[in-house]
Amino acid sequence: MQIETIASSQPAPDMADGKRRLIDAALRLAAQGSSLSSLGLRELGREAGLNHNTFYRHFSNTDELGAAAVQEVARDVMAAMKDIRRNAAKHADATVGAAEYFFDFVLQHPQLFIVGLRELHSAGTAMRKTLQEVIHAISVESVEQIVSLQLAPGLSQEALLQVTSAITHYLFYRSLDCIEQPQAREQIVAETVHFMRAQFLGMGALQGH
Amino acid sequence: MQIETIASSQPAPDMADGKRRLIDAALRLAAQGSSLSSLGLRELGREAGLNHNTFYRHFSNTDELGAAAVQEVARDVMAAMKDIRRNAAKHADATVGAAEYFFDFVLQHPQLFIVGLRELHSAGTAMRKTLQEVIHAISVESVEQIVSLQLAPGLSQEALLQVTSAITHYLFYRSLDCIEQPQAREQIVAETVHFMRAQFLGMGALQGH
DNA sequence: TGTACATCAGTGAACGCGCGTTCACTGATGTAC
DNA sequence: TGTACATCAGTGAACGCGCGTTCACTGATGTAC
Repeated sequence: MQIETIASSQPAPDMADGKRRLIDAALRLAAQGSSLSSLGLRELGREAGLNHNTFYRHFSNTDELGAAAVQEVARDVMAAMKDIRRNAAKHADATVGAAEYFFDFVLQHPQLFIVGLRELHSAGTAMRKTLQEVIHAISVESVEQIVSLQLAPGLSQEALLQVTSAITHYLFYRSLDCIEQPQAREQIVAETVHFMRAQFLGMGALQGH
Repeated sequence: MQIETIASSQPAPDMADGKRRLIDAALRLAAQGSSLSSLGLRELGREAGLNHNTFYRHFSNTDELGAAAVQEVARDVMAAMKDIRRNAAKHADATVGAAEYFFDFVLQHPQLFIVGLRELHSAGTAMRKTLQEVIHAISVESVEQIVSLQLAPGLSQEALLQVTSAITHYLFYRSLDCIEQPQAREQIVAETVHFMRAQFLGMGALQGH
């Protein structure tokens, strides 16, 4: 199934060990319970296996750690989508390839999506803004690839951006379904492919008039 | 613009005053900051203008209050969607009508969507389950209406349910955009109408083969 | 090569504060007879 | 109609605990000369 290995989350090694462990702890705690913005500093220290004051060596408050954690989610997801697009393009049907590789990655890195989706839908936060920019960037890069490979010759770039935005959002919210019911993966992939095709066909038909 | 007034959130009056005020306080606090699951009981008492112990007269813990608050969101949104569908059907173009009435309601009751969307995307919580059921129920009711009014004669009920599910999700996530940038309302309505038409046309084309 | 000093991640004790929870109380409303 | 009692929402004091934050300390690594 997998043509090439997909982005592993190996972060820059130029980061202090304690900082790494605190960010990992934040993602773990946020994935299994409360939101990034309500993490406690002693709770983080415990989860990271560090004295609670080590926190202050790397961050001045929990919001700062939350921002760092979201940045990491953003970076990892962007990198993964790049790989997914590259692999999907080699597939006989790019829509099927994209769906398959995407949900593979989701099941390998559920934390990113559990945390990312909640923060993406937390109105009025800096984290939401960061993740909205991620979705926009992914949509734009998708348009660029579709244009350069001439996969949808009938559509303008504006129409394509609406299509890829809708698809990117669809992929992301379906990621939670896939994580919560991995046995429904095939069904979800099929519906996703259906959705993508309907979007391309429907936009083509609309633009035809 | 508005044909009939849309569901106001007048809850059952058979509820103790303090309970009402606590639920309202919970929705207000959740809308302007942290999630329903991380509300403090003294914070709630303060916001509701009550002694902090009054809380225990109505709930045994904050999770119970959170559940009650989400139930109210669910009830209000379901009722509103019913009105929106009814009004949209009278409109010359039902897709335009649905989009217009929907975003009208969103801007009148932003709290419901700010709270609802965050909880809908909090993986693994009872609140998410409740709100997923709401979205499913809305999608099913939409299919029933479309079938009874014969608005999409070319589509099977299965295909229609995929279309209405995708549209319902689309409406909900766009609601946050509309709340955060009300000046972009027209643009959002236009894109939403575009999305809905593309879905119907695209699914029709897919089913044609 | 060796010595002295600076930097920095991590530690542990101590603080004051707000939290959830308990308890005994009040005052209003409803009900029995 | 009046009296006695039960129910229930709301109050205020008190508790012990975990929290965020501060401070002084340790030990390792890097750098100057």
